[in-house]
Amino acid sequence: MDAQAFLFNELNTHHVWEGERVLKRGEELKSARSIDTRLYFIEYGALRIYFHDPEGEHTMRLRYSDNLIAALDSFISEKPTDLIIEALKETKVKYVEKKRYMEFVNSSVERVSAWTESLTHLIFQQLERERDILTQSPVQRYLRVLERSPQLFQEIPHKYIASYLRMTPETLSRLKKS
Amino acid sequence: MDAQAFLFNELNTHHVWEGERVLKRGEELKSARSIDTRLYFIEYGALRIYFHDPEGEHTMRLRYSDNLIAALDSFISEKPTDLIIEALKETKVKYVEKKRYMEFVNSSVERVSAWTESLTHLIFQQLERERDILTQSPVQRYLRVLERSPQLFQEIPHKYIASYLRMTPETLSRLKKS
DNA sequence: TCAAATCCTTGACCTTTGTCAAAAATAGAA
DNA sequence: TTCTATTTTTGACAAAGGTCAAGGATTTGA
Repeated sequence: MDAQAFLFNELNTHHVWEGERVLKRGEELKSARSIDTRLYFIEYGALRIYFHDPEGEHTMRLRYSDNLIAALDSFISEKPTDLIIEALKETKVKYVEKKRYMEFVNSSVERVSAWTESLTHLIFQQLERERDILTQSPVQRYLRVLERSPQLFQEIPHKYIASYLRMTPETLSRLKKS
Repeated sequence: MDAQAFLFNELNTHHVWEGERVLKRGEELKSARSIDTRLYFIEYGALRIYFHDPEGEHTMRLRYSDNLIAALDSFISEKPTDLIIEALKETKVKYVEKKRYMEFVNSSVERVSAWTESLTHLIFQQLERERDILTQSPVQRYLRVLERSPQLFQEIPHKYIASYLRMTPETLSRLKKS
């Protein structure tokens, strides 16, 4: 069992979750300029994290059932940030506040080291993500993510995947043909 | 004093560093397909971390004097990776192996929590980096990094900065005029 | 189940950025 | 300092991907 599974298991067996919420398609779990220091678990549905800039929208994360998600920048800094978390279909999450979560983690050395390992794993994933978007040709970006996360293409409307891959939906559509 | 400064201070006062090395311009500190689990401190000079793919080279990090650097993916996984660390001018580093470093960190609760905080900070920086390269127009990518790290443009040849900003040196040169 | 909304695809066109080549400027080494 | 290698700039051109618009397909929710 890896560190993340261990922590998740602990969160459940010790009833650490503080509440839950059901969102309709298009509803925002976190809006721009808000603080959100919750850690979420997606029971069903799908979410994306994105931000707006002068050029348009940029999708940073796409997550579906049985995964953890957080507005990481706000979770870390505990300040308002412009990331938006939006439901892409009807979605149910349960959540725990950072404060409670950290107290829970710090109450045992096994949990502390599992948390450290999770952070390390997250950094590793971020490096993969950096490579994904550094890759210059749209085809290669598409193929990298298709290989690593084929299920994504089952779960998420492709226009969001296109944004995640920094290309237009038209370009993605043309790639899929070939 | 922040977590990173605290750890750095501890590393020095407790003489944790295991060795040092001077590299000539163009020399590789880490080559492709090698393992490197060292943590480096740059005493003087400048380094870049990059990788090669079918499309060419992609620069992931640029670092100069008084900063820490590591081949993060190899440091974390302890496996061979294709990241290359190369000196951009004569550079002196001192280093400590992960094993010794982790023993050192784990020998005090203050250090463990400083290390956790450093990892968190690193994730935060990675999110900034993700936004830097998601930004679609070359001008905006240039301006974001120029504002956040103006010193970079003093320290590092611009062709590497161009690669870091995922554009050609020609494009960067044209941006600087306007 | 059906209507409406959303999403995906396709084509024509245009803009932006990359490529290549050469000259100018700068930095490095002897 | 001077010579050489490297980097930066500039221009002409090519090509990749974006934009816009419309039609078809799929999904959603009443």
